Amino acid sequence: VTRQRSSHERRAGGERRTSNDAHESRAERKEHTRQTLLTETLALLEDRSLASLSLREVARAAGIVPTAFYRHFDSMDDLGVALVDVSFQSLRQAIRQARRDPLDHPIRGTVDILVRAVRGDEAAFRFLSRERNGGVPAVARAIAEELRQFRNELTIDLARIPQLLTWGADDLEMVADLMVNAMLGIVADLLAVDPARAADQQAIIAKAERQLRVIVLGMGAWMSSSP
Amino acid sequence: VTRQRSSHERRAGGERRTSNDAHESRAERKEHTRQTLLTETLALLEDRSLASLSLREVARAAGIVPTAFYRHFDSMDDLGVALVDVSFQSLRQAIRQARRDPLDHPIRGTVDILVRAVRGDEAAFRFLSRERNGGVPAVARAIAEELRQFRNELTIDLARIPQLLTWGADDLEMVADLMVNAMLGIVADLLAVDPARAADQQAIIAKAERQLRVIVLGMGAWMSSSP
DNA sequence: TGTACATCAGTGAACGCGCGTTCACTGATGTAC
DNA sequence: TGTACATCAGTGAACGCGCGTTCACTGATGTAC
Repeated sequence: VTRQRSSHERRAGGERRTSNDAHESRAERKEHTRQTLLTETLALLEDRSLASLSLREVARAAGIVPTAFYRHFDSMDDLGVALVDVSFQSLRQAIRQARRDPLDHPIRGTVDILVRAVRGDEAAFRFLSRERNGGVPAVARAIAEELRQFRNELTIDLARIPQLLTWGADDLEMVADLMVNAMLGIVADLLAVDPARAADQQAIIAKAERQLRVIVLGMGAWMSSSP
Repeated sequence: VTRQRSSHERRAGGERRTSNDAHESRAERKEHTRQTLLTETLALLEDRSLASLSLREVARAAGIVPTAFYRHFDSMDDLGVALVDVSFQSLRQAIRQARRDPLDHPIRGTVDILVRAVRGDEAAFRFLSRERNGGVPAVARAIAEELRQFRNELTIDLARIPQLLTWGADDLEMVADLMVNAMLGIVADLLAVDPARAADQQAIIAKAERQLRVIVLGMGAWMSSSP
């Protein structure tokens, strides 16, 4: 009988991380496995939906035994909700950054942020747009909540624009909603195109900027057309 | 041993349809079962995704044995694609009707068509918005194709508007795309609200009309701002 | 019109498989003294 | 500092279940003559 490797040697990630195992505390290793679960799940979701992914597949990809999954998440739904938070992080940060020092060219800058965020983590955005109306209610709810917050912040940003100071909250929200829907369409377009085909991506960016411009122009005309 | 019911008596739909069995040809009965499969699948998809639905569940709901499923569809993917066609039918008809005799109030009329279509078959629209970016590639492709066609027709309609005769195809498509994205958002809103709460639905309709109005006003401003 | 044969929608047994979850466990890490 | 005990991330066997698909079949309907 050959000696079995200890649970320590076998744990999540396997060979790659063996070198620095000695420096990690138990809590750090647990967090490490949690991150592996999240990352590997996102990779598996590249072209499939969460509902079609099994707990065993996820555990296998993360290099742990199925039962160890429960040390980190109550269920696949629970993991999905955690994944929503992770997936929104880069976009949230980019937006927070933009709010700190405002953009020189609001439209071009906004589209630029979106494109960078999507290209920076395509798997995350693919996951989000797939699960937004997808079959796992808890996940869809979590995404809806993030989008609601995003729209609210955009509403506040709009409210600060000098020309819009007289607008009611209702109208501001209506326009913010329209802009968010336009951006969701842009994200879907970006994910559908081959990033290597620069011309195609450029066409999407150009369209996105023109669409936002139509909305902004519409806002101007709206003001002069209503009391 | 009790006498087994004949396959005829047992077939899809069961008791409900026994009365007129004698009048149906074999082909009619097959078509009947096919329709039952489509209808029952749509019902099962009310709050789940296609990827999480099993062939056996569908067969059970339609009142046939799993193996008989293959008499009608090659696979669940195949059924999904057929379901896309069925689900778009009512909207396509409403639009064709509107194109025959143009609307008095284009914006209000368009929103009205959308609301009626959605309320007329909520299950179908729920299915479409869930599977649009969902996990079954063949189905997502079929929906994308229908939306592409819808957008193309809208582009043609826009091209016929006197004030837009000088516009390039590119700009027309850009605006059509923006409008379609706005409408997709409206559909999602309609599906999320309780239809019994008339005030909530009315708020969505009002928002939808204002959003389309912003776009139309933006188009006007766009014309006067570019050569 | 009757008869013999072909068609084919639906049946039901059987298969091997991956699933989620339970359970008692191991052994390295962490802590109290 | 050493020792005894507690903690707990990960293990692996086992379970019952529903799955997609195969296969040979049945018997009513349809067709050729």
